[in-house]
Amino acid sequence: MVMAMAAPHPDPLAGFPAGFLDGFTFREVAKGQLLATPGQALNQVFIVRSGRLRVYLASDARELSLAILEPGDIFTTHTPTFVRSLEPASLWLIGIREFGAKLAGAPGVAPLMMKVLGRILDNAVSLVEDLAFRDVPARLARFLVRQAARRGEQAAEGCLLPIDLGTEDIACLLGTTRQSVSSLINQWQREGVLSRRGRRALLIHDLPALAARSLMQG
Amino acid sequence: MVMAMAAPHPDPLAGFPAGFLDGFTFREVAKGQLLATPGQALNQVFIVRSGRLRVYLASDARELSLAILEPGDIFTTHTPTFVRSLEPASLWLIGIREFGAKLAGAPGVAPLMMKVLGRILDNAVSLVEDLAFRDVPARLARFLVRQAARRGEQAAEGCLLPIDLGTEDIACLLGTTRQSVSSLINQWQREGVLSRRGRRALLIHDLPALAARSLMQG
DNA sequence: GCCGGAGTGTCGGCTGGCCGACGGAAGCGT
DNA sequence: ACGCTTCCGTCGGCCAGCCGACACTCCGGC
Repeated sequence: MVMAMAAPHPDPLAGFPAGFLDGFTFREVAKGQLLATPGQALNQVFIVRSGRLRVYLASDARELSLAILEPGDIFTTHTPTFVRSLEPASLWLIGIREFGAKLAGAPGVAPLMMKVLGRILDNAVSLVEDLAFRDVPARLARFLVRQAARRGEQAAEGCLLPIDLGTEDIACLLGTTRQSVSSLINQWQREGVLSRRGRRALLIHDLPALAARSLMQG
Repeated sequence: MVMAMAAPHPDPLAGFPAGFLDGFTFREVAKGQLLATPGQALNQVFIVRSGRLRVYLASDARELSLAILEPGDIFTTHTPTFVRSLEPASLWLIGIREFGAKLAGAPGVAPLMMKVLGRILDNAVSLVEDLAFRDVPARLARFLVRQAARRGEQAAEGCLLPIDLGTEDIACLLGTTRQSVSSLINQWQREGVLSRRGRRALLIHDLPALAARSLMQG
């Protein structure tokens, strides 16, 4: 679900006309820095140059990630969400008003914007669907299946799949808890569906089984 | 949440330059007609001229309304949602590709698009927030408070608020069940927070109490 | 008036999954 | 090597809220 956010191109600026960034201000941020909060007055649009940013909601007790922005992604501070850097990052900023003007001046960018916003919207809708219709096992299974489709490498015994997030972070993406994720992974491990490969990777043996699980009660 | 979707302008076409609709095809639909389903090949953008359309997700067992489109709203069939007319309606259609071209040709519309998409996104985010962070009483309370702000009439003993939806429909908007909504309303009635006024209206006596309830565990 | 259907109120049982707690394992600085 | 911190696995208790069931009320048709 959320991973669909990743920029499809290795070059973050593919699609932008030359000189489009004139007038943007460049900014570098350290790891873990808060870039936007709900209800802030400042309305800006930004384009990610490097690093990953987490877009999330928070209540007193819990947090829920909506998306992870990667290089090339466009977003705005004018949303009721928090945005925080997961790692050192750099980005281009501009006022939302000026951005509108630039957009008018560079017609080719408008469809690109629509694509990006559409993708983010799809993402949010997908999250709603998950939260409303699917139980935790189905959500986790779907997450793994999508990860496998995006980042998995076909290996001899199955699909090798790097996981660069901790248990807690995954739980946060899926709107559940660390404990639930942990026990599910280990249950599936016992059932032979998958197994760990070191600290930061999984080996999926039975992708179809996962896919089936992800479709249940959906 | 969902009600924030209503078009702000009485004139559905405010903001569109003259002649922008050239190239759109006009279409009228009867009540209850299905306009879009998930996964359909046809990618179109449409602008609502008259009538209300419901945007919703569905699983085998349940449905969940995402938004209600009103005249002036723009949407696309290229989403994993169903779109169905609540009443006789009319709209302008165009292929998504051609829409992109028109957008490039009419620079003033791009910011408008961004606004509309942004509003829909806010809406979806708001729903996610509800589902993830708030319990059913808080969701219902928030719904009533927002309804009161939008449609309520100040009366002697409180705020008189027409409800043109059945219990089932409200449950559907909030992602819960008929029974839960029913018992909550009656509990609050016993507590003197509100009371029924005929079949299709509520009289809110203690709006602040509801507002407080809507903020709990949020 | 009588009947049937749709919408509503209420109850009890059942369960997914959150929460707190705690022990073990892996990384990391010194 | 050593502690220290952070992350991971597991268990049991607990509760919100879904589900099925059923009675009641309202309303329109005939």
